[in-house]
Amino acid sequence: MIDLSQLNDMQQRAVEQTEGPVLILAGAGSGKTRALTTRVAYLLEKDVDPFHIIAITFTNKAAREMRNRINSLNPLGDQVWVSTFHSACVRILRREIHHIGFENNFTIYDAEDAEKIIKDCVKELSLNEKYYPTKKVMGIISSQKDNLVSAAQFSQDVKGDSHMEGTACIYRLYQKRLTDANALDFDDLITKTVELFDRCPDLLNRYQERFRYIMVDEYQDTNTAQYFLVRRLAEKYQNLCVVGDDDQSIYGWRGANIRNILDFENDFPHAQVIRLEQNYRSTQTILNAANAVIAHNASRKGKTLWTDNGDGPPIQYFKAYDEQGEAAFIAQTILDRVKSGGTYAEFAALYRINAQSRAIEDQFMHHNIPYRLFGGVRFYQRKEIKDVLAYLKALNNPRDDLSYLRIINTPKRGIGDATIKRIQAHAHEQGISFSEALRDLPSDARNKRLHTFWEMMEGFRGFMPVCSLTELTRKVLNDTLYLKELLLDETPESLDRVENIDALLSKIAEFDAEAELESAEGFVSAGSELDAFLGEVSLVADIDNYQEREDAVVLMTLHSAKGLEFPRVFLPGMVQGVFPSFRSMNAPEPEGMEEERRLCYVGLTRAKESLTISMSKSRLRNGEAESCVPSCFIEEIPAEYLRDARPGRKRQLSLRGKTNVPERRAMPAPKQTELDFAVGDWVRQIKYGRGLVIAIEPAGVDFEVTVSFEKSGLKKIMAALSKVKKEPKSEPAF
DNA sequence: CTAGGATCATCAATT
DNA sequence: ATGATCCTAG
Repeated sequence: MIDLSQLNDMQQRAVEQTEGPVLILAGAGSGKTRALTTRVAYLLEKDVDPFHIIAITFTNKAAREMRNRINSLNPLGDQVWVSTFHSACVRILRREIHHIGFENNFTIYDAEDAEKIIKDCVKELSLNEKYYPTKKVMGIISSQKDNLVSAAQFSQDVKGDSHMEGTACIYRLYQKRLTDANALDFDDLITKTVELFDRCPDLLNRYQERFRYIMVDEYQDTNTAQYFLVRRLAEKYQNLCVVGDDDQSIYGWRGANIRNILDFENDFPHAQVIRLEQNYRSTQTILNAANAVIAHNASRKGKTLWTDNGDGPPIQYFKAYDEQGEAAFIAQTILDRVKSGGTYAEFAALYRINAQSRAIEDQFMHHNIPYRLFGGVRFYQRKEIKDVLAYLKALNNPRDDLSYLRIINTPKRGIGDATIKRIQAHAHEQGISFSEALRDLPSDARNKRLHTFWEMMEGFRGFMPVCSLTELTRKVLNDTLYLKELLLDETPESLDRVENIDALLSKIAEFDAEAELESAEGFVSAGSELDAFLGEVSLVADIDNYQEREDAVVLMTLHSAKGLEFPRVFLPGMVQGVFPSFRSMNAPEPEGMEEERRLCYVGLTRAKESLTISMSKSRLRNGEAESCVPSCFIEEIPAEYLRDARPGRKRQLSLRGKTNVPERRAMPAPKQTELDFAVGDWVRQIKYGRGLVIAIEPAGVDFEVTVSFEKSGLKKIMAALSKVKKEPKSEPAF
């Protein structure tokens, strides 16, 4: 029997209101996951078949957590679908997509893959890449898909605007390329599922019957396509429970439509609205600050978080001279705390952009502070991993031209651009795929290498039904000589790559083991496993790999931190231009700034006990020092909750006056202790070219040098960071 | 024709 | 720092 007495009144209502549409407005830290998991357990207890319940979360990590918690309440929870929108759609499409003209072994293209195809399309249409930059075009196409606007519809919509008509042509061709390759991009995973239900009413009916109870977490971050999908599925039984917080909507740039949550009561007129405003996470001081900041936003439903956790300490505010100083302060604070019995894992530094991690990482390394970095180049984005996966993708879906193009000369086997163009032309003429074109080649001498490649791939394919995925991957790595090439090249990068491939192999082995456990025969062939494996790895997010058990400081972006909490939080880089970003500051509409403010709200509310915000008066932008002013969000926090932080004792000794400027060179000497040039020397820098050194000034671990460049004039840049090198010949070559 | 080196642009957040 | 593109040698 489930014990509801542990829940507050509002949480209890959320659990017990199982029928009809429900909107739960759940503030940060208000125990919504607890309410949701209890709600599922409650449904199960009321004899609702687990088969009829689906819960949709934002990340795989959240899904895993929710599943675990449900399972611990009721073992039947195992059979409830708990997954992200994307995984749920993949699961449905793997079964059903043949109804709308795709094959069920479709490939999923990530953003990088999609961009390559767009680029090709622009070229093929003889459009100027200057006017159609890949990223922009990709963004437009993606947002059309998010809004369920098809290529044909888009062409209609933009009639008369010749530039947009060009974009529409790219969209149409891009979509054709995907269809030909039997591939879907991330957006398609949603839109094709919607299309499937539109075109096959009986199928829709089947899934409506199946999912009689639907729950959607982080509803404020759903886009229009996801909204339609949910609406469709819930149409019949109306048992839709959405949970969200309009103040935490931070994915507008990705197509999330904040109206979905703001308009829920209009879309479902009989919806029950439940507010969770009691916060169990943070101190009252932190909540007061967060409430004050978010109150500056105009478009919100409005709510005020409160807690009975007590006031707690004030929010620390540290002003540093530069990013190194800011990072040094963070490092010192952590060391002090750990010395007096704390752990590293209590801490997280959450920043606006990934580039901000650099300074912090540097300091952490110097101080031997263990940390775990999220973001940057993700595991499944690395070149070597994508190479190996491209082999598997090509084997799984022979129509996947992009993967074939990636591997045909990787590792180098003497097949160059010209040859590839020849095959592509042939494929084009015949209207066949790249691999079919390879098969059709006449077997004369000049095609020898191509034949060898084709036969090797066929060999792998023959092996697939009788080997495990691990064995297949090993065979690919060996027979292609991919591993051998890496091992021969003994650079640190190659070593890294080998390690990553090892890690991939262990993941595959894990996957094998799980599949074997689930199957009756105890053996699962690579052929039958590939679909599931490739689908899964295409959808892993960085945050999905976060292990709380590890004793390390967490470094991640504010976006990744959504849904997480930490006892002690740092928010570094609170300066105008970084947070909020210049882009949203300069935009004419207020939406961008409001979203930045919500992001700030998310950041503040991650902290349980202590919160430290900081800024630096100077920071590097592309190697140039730039002076900074405090973020406007700092001024929005009432001064009574803030306290200027004192730097660590060590540095305090050297402080002049009462400023918080830390000693510039607080840390043990790094590699760059001196420069190999002096004032008056000629130097070279990769971006600016040749220049004459005017002045040199120590700055943290580096030197700030003033150089008069031949082309671009006077610049102040950091010597080591921007790789300023001495120019061997001191006379300009006139 | 291909491989490898030099040079140039880019860089917000992510399923 | 990374990828794309251009150039040159073999």
